[in-house]
Amino acid sequence: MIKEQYFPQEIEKKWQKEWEETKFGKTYDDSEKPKYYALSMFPYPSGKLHMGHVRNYTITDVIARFKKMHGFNVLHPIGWDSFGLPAENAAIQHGESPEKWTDENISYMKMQLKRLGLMYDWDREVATCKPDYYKWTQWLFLQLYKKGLAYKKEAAVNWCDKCATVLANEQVIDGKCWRCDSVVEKKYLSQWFLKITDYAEQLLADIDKLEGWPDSVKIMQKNWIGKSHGAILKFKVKEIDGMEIPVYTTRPDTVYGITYLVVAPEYKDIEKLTTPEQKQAVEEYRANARKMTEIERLSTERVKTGVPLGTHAINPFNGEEFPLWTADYALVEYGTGAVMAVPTHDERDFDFAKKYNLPLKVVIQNPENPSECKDSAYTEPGILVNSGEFNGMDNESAKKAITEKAVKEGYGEFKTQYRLRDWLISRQRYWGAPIPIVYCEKCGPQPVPEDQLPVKLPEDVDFKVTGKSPILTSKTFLETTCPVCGGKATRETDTMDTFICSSWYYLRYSDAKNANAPFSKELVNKWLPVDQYVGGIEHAILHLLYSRFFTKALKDLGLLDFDEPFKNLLTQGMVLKDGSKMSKSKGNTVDPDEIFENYGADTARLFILSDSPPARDFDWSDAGVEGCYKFLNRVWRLYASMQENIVFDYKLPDVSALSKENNALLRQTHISIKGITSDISNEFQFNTVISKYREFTNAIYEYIGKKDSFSDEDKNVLSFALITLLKLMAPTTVHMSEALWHEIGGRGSIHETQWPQYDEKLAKTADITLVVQVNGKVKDKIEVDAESSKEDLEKHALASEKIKQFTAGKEIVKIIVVPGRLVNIVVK
RNA sequence: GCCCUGGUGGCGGAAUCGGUAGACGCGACGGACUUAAAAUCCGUUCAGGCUCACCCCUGGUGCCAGUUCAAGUCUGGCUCAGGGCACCA
Repeated sequence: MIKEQYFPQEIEKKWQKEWEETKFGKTYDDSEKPKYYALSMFPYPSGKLHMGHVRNYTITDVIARFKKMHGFNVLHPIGWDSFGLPAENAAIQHGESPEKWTDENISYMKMQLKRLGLMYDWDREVATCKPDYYKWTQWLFLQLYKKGLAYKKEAAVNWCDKCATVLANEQVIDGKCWRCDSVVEKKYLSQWFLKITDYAEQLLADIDKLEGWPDSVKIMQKNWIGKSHGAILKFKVKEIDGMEIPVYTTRPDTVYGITYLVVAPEYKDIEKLTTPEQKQAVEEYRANARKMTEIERLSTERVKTGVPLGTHAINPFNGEEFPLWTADYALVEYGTGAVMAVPTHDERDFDFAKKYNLPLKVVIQNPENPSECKDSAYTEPGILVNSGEFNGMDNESAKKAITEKAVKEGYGEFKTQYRLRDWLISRQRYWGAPIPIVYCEKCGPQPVPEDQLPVKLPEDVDFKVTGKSPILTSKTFLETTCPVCGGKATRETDTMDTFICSSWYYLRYSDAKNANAPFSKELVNKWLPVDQYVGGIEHAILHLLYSRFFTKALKDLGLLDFDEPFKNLLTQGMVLKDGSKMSKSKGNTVDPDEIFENYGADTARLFILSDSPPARDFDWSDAGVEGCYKFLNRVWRLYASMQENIVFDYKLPDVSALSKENNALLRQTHISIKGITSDISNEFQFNTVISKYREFTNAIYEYIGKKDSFSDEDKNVLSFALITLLKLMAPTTVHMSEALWHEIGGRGSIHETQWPQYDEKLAKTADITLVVQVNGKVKDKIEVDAESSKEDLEKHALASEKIKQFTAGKEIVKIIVVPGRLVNIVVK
């Protein structure tokens, strides 16, 4: 007997226990069914789930279950991105080890995930901070190292003093640390890098292959890679024999307009290029630039400063001489660190020239509207003037012609440039995967032999040290022996950026228990690429670009056979409350535990999917939760009150023989299957799916309301509707559907049944409302048979009394008939 | 400054290929049931007008034009909001 009242906690506990004991989410590699890999971005174990997690994992879970009911062998794993700074901070504050803190968080959050009813294959769970995982992170690093894709160099790095570590460019936001918000400084250190720039072209070109990705993410990645076409041009220095300054430009067509040349303050030859008279001023300027933090440099924005070096360069095209300057608007990391300045056709150069009274020379003109470039630079296309042999040429052709001349005469070349820079992965922190390198006095840096992996984190460390990595306080970690000569050696003490750990975890799930390799080639090729990846937009650049890079690099290493990891990507919106992002500091968070406690997981799942499409932001409302809870109660009562009328093995008579009500309910059932199936298939529009659950439920209630008693025919049609509704809701309200399924006589799990099929002919109503317009305005609505022909529709329309009023005495110019929808009569 | 996304009732949001704008829900209001409350059920709910005969008329999807028998949907221009990038030569 179905209880009269819905007790979510009771049924959820029961079924969660059942699923746990039977390992319901377990996936087998040897299934005959086609594979489907559904993946959520794995969480950082910060302590407790927040609503963003709930949203993310519910979306993926519904997709996974939907696919399972469609006969796929679904892989739906979860794990923990468990290295990172908060664990270390907790160690400093509470004296707990980062490992203990992390483990406690994982076990709590794991309990919450189970409470949410998520169908995971827990046998494939991974945690990046465990030696059996980071062993392979280290191993992969070594493969990249051997391929020349990991290297060390002295570099000006972004330094966060509070975190006492280096940050990648991607982790500096508005000149501040992405994690702790403190101001980032420049510091020179020897650091490990991954050569992501080797893959710039591939990463860019393959974006076009990503048909299942949102355009916004693709464009962000394109901009980040930042490809441009141009030329390298070399300028001789008048005062110094044999000295040349190469510049990168996208505007070789403007070379005749150069009036000065700028090098970055950090330019390598800057001291040589400075005359004794200018030495002091240049030194001061450079010292100042060095001191300046990123944020100060940004805050000076468009006010450009610089000092002349005293020397001059010669334009090889026309022999003109112009002065050399240094200015911090030239960036040492981009291009060659030197810029040819054409103030008439570049806004930055224009501002600078105006400030320092440098000459202007127009070389590109719009023939219809020639400009003197007195007030602003002209950066649009035009015709070349004052440009010697190139006069009269359009500037696009001139780019090519001028570069060709430079190539021929030996002072230039074509050049493609990228903004993307190599990935700085060194972190002076404890809680990360140690970089598996040792330094021998005799043999230099050496990779740790693979049979000695993992290089484990030491436990004898003092977390309270400041200004250096806690790892340096270990007495056991540092000293080791050289794998080549057996002599004394010291270990690398930097750990890897956690983004490395998360750049390959989705591969590990395919073979999570493998003790001999990060994954077997066979299994990784079987399961990957991920069919549907779901996560927050905040990872649009960092994580997704790094993962793409890893996949491509590992393919080149022969470890796998595909070159893109994520076939389809869904970037879910944020969870807001009262219009702003949920955050502890704002005090507008909602604790998932409270929702589970008060309403149950099914209500939480239903609500988090209900109000907005997944890609948009979701505004949390307590009233909305209440509404979903009421709806589930309503559904429960429906089954409780109809239990005795449900025929589990129902048989449907032919439609033509059905009563009007039964005909309508049967059709409504097919309409619901069709609508819900297509809403999920098309961009996962769960908000409309849930509307359709409600519409279907309302229709069933309406049907029941008309009946005093139920005939056999009624019971069969009603049973078809009720069993179908239960299945359609199963991926969303996983516990309630399972519980009711068993109450009405279902065998096995409802989650292993087949998704309902609809009959196209029956997935529409028997009658339609025909809209009749006159001159495009609705004038009448008529109920007609859905199968009516065009001619019949036209007849119906013209026969309408209302329509006659509007057409009387007027000439009918034409009649447009849209079958199944409307008739529009055009009159004059 | 550049790039992306979006603008529909009091609110969240629906609306295949251009074809009834406002599905579904929240909130609000009115009613039924009840000694009462909760729960539940029924009804109303874009704006303005008309008669309040609850029938009908007019306007309406950020703004201004255009294409079309027909525009929330297509085209051009503008505007506002959110996000991303930001001296990349």
